[in-house]
This record gives sequence, structure tokens and C-alpha cells, in this order.
Amino acid sequence: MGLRELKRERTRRLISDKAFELFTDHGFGRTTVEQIAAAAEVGPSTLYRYYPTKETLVLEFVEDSMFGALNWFREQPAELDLPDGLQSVIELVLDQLERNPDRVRAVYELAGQTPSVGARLAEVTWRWRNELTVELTQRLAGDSVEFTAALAAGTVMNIIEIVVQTWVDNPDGTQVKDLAHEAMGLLRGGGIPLPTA
Amino acid sequence: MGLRELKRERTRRLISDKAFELFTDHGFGRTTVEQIAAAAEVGPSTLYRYYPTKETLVLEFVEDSMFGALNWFREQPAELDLPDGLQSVIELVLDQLERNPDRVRAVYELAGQTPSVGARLAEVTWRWRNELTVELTQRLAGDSVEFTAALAAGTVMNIIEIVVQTWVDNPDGTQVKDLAHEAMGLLRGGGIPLPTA
DNA sequence: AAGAAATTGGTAGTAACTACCATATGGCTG
DNA sequence: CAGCCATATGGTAGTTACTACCAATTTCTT
Repeated sequence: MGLRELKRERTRRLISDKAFELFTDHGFGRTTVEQIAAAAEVGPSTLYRYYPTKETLVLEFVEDSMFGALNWFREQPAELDLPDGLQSVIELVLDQLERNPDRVRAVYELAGQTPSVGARLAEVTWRWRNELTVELTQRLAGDSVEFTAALAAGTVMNIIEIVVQTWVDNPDGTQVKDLAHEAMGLLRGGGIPLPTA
Repeated sequence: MGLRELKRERTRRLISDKAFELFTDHGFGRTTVEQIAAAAEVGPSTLYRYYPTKETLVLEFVEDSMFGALNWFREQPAELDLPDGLQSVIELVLDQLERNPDRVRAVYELAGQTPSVGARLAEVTWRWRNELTVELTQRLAGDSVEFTAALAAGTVMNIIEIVVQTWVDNPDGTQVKDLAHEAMGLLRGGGIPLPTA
């Protein structure tokens, strides 16, 4: 890796870290982009080149965690057993998020307090689910492939969201992996009240 | 209803309609709030009192449709059969949306083209699912109530989103109610590849 | 009819974001 | 090593969404 890319990574991380510091200390709305740029010792112009909106500053880590797992899934061979693959996707996402619990909690905190951040977070998971649907559609065969893929992708997303939500709400609660297994068990067990067909 | 409320409804609708006209003609990003206000013959200041953000102008109808159904559900007696109730919620939302198909299609068009609109739309459905989860939690008893409620609410939301998505993508396709039944049938039939527990 | 309450429109200001340009820095070739 | 090219940076000027506030008007109440 050349010096150029190295520097890019460095400043990117620097900006992101300083932004989080300011956001958690003074709140998202009370922190201006200029303040972040000043704290990171770059011009506002440079900051905007790395992060096109203020919200992306908050969501980068979560987005990377989710789409990293999705990209792994995309690279799997076509013969991959889908139930196994989907389970792996869930575990991969959760593993990635668990690498930085404080950051995840801060993200959800900010998303709860600031509507624009909440909206962007919702949009990220929505887009993630859509792209998983596309990938699943290509791996499925038979009738109603579109619907089947979309329902499967939606279910996977539900599990992840529920587990993460529960996890960030109770610090030091059950392990995330156990939570995920509980959710999957409930779904398979059929104890969920579904609308009558 | 007094004259005051009547006028309020009128201007609200007028603003919303003019906004949609401009959005569909020239695009969301190329329409300014001032232009909308001028078209509706109100001051920008007044417009902001009705619609706090430009995006709410787009999403009002969808939001009302979804939360109308949710409020109906909240008013049902505690003994309500949940599967039946959830099916009714789905049908109610779809009924409401079907009252203005052009508007729904325009909303999804704008949401696809404009990130901030897409984000707000995702946030609306996300919040809707959360509130349905709360309501379901109160109506459930037993172990893992939180998880059960969240999974049920998530599934209901998935069905609605999939049906609406399919509906807006193919004009003059299958009836929405048939699409909903197809989705529910698939779910009950167990043909969906779920992650291994 | 008169006062209270709510609606309106206007003004001034903040801050996110865009387009553009000059400068500086890292990477490669003779 | 010198010079050239591509890229990264920082600054300037401008647009626009949105907020806070105030004066004037309209509707409701008694």
C-alpha cells in the first residue's frame, strides 16, 4: 500500500474519531461540520470529500459491518446451502459489530435522539435487505422466487435488528450469539403469531 | 367542525398537492420550498408550520395510511385473536394505500431517486414496526415475549413492504390482496429458507 | 362588540452542502 | 535526481433548508 492510501486511511479515521468525540460530548445537532473539521485539522472542503453528509460520519462503522458480511455472502459458491449461509451472514454481522460495542451503542443512541440519523440508519438496513434479496433471488429456483427471496432476506434482517436492539438496550446482558440462536429457535419453533393466510 | 379547522385542512391539502405537482414535474431536488409556498399562495413560514421538513411533504399520505391501521389495531379488545388481527392490519394498510395508487407510486419513485426521501420512508416503516412491537408485547404472555412480538411485527412489516414494492413495480399486475395472501401462504407453508437455528 | 386565542407572513440568521479554483503533495519516468 | 502527472487539499462564493421571533390578521368565545 502506497503512502497516499495510508494517509487517506489515517485522515479518514481521524475525522471519524473526532466527530464521534464531539457528537457524544455535545450532541449531533450541536456539533457543526466546521468544528469537526477544525478538530481533525482539515478544511471543511476535505471533510466533505470523505463524508458527503454529516450522518455518514455516524453510520460508517455499522454500514461497513453489514455490507462486509453481505460481500462475503456474495463470494460464496452457488452450491452453498442457503440456511447455513444465512446463519453465517447473521453471525458475521454480529461479529463485526461486536468488535466495537461502544461505537455501536453510540450509533444507536444518536439514531434515537436525532431523526435524520435514525432515518439514515433505517435506510442503510433497508438497502442491505434489498441487496440481500437480489443475491438470494439469483441463488433460488422455483415458483415465487422473488417473494421467497424477499421474505428470507427480511427475516434475516429482522433477526439482526432485534438482536442488536436487545443487545444495545441491555449492556452486559446475554451474549449476542445466544440472542441470535434464541430468535432463530423461536422462528423455527413456530411460536410466532403470524397473520392468517 | 369549525371554520378554523376547515381552512387548516384546505391549506394543508393545497400545499401537499402543489408540492407533488412540482416534485413530479421537476424532481424533488430541483424544487425549492419557496417555490412550493408560492404555488400554494402561502408564506414559507406558514408552509413550515404544516410540514416541518420537505420530506414530510412527500411521505404524509403513506405515513397516515400505515399509522391509521396501527391505531385501529390499538383500539381492538384485548381478547382479539392475534393472527386475525395482524391479517386485518395488513389489509387495512393496503386498503388505505390503494385509495391513491398514483400517489403511492410517486412516493416510491421519489424515494428511489432521492436519498433523503428514501431514508425518511425507511424511518417511517421502521418506527411503525417498533410501535406495532410495543402493542403486541402488551397483548402477549409467556416466555420471550419481547422477541416474539418483535419477530411478529417484523414479519408483518415485511409482508406489507414486499407487497407494496411488487405492486408499485408492476402497474396492472396482480391485485394487492392476492399478493398479500401469496406472501402469507409462503410463510405458513415453510418454503422460506431460514437460517439454521 | 370586545377580548382571547390561534393563524399568518415577514425578517434575520444559522449551517449543511455544492461548484469551482489555486496550491501543494505523492508517485512515476527519463 | 529532476521533472512531470495525478491526486489530495484548502479556500471562496453561493444556494437552500430550516429556526427564532415579531407584527398583523383572522377566527372563536362570551
